[in-house]
Amino acid sequence: GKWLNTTKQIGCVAGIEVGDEFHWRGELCIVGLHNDFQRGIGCIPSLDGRIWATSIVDSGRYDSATTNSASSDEITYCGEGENPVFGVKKKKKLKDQKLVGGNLALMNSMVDRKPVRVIRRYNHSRNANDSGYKFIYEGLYRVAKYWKEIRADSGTCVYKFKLVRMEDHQQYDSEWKKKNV
Amino acid sequence: GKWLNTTKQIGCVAGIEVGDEFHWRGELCIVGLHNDFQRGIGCIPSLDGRIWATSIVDSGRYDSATTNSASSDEITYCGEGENPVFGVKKKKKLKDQKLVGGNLALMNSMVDRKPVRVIRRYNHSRNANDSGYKFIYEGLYRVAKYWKEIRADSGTCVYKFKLVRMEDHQQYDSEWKKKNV
DNA sequence: TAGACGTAGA
DNA sequence: TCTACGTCTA
Repeated sequence: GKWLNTTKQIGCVAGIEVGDEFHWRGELCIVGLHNDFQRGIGCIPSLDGRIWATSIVDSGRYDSATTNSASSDEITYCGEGENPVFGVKKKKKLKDQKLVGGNLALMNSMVDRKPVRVIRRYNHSRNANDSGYKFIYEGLYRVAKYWKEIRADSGTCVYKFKLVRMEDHQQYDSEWKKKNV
Repeated sequence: GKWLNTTKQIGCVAGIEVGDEFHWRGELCIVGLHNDFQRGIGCIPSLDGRIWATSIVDSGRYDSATTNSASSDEITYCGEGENPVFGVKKKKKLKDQKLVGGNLALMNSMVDRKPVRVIRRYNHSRNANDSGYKFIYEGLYRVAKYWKEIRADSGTCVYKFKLVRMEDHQQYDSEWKKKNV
């Protein structure tokens, strides 16, 4: 039955470098970058029953303002649930996003200043003959802030999370792990 | 993007023996048993624009009478589309199945006496601690007949296909390939 | 049991 | 573009 062994951990993953490329979401699970096969926000429970985010995958399927941005130093990531892009396109009745699950986890990671791994999907649009895509590990980020937005098209609330790359993330991660083993 | 290389061929697959086990649908694609990642009926076009079936996967998600049968010598396989089991459970408005796509392919394979590979999913229900499952390659079959049924629960038509194991399938396949290379 | 930023083929 | 006997986590 279950053929995929997933791992949950906060911070750097041994053997994985910033810029490493993957071609299938399952690979992200196998190497330990992102524990969820399909969901955008990976989570891990804390000892006191709260929840933190381990990683996000920005596949561009939700409305993340920076999905097609050239720079990855700052990411504006849309919360999960009630997918506004598909929902509006398919004329579904959307509800407000809630601060639960992955969205709550990202907020907690901000409050507790936990690092979050960021993986972005890039489309090979530069080469017209290549309709494929790849996932690239962008490194460790901090959740700098979050806010609610009302979308003009759906009239519903979505959460947005601003993530900022940690320039010193390798060093930070090493020290963080020493403290938290 | 596309990470899975699928193969389409009728008949035996080199290196694969009856009874071989697999634990994930993608494996069936990779080894060449079943070209479709998700669909139950694998197809291949003929030179004159018709379509044949290469293989079926009986995962027990449709209503195949023999899904939980002990013997695999005869299979009664439910046609694809308008899934009656899920549809009725979710109270969806179902339509009649149509003789297109994989259903048409299975009919053509019957008319032209083409062999069809059969893969069945088995649940590990004997061991209460193991909630997993596996796919087992059952060998080559012939489509012996097909018919339409009206389901009592949905009131809609489904196609049923009776497949019978070819006892001489290894020999048959060898001879068939000589003729058809 | 339902839902999820999945994948591939028709 | 849409559907499909998927597959995992919550």
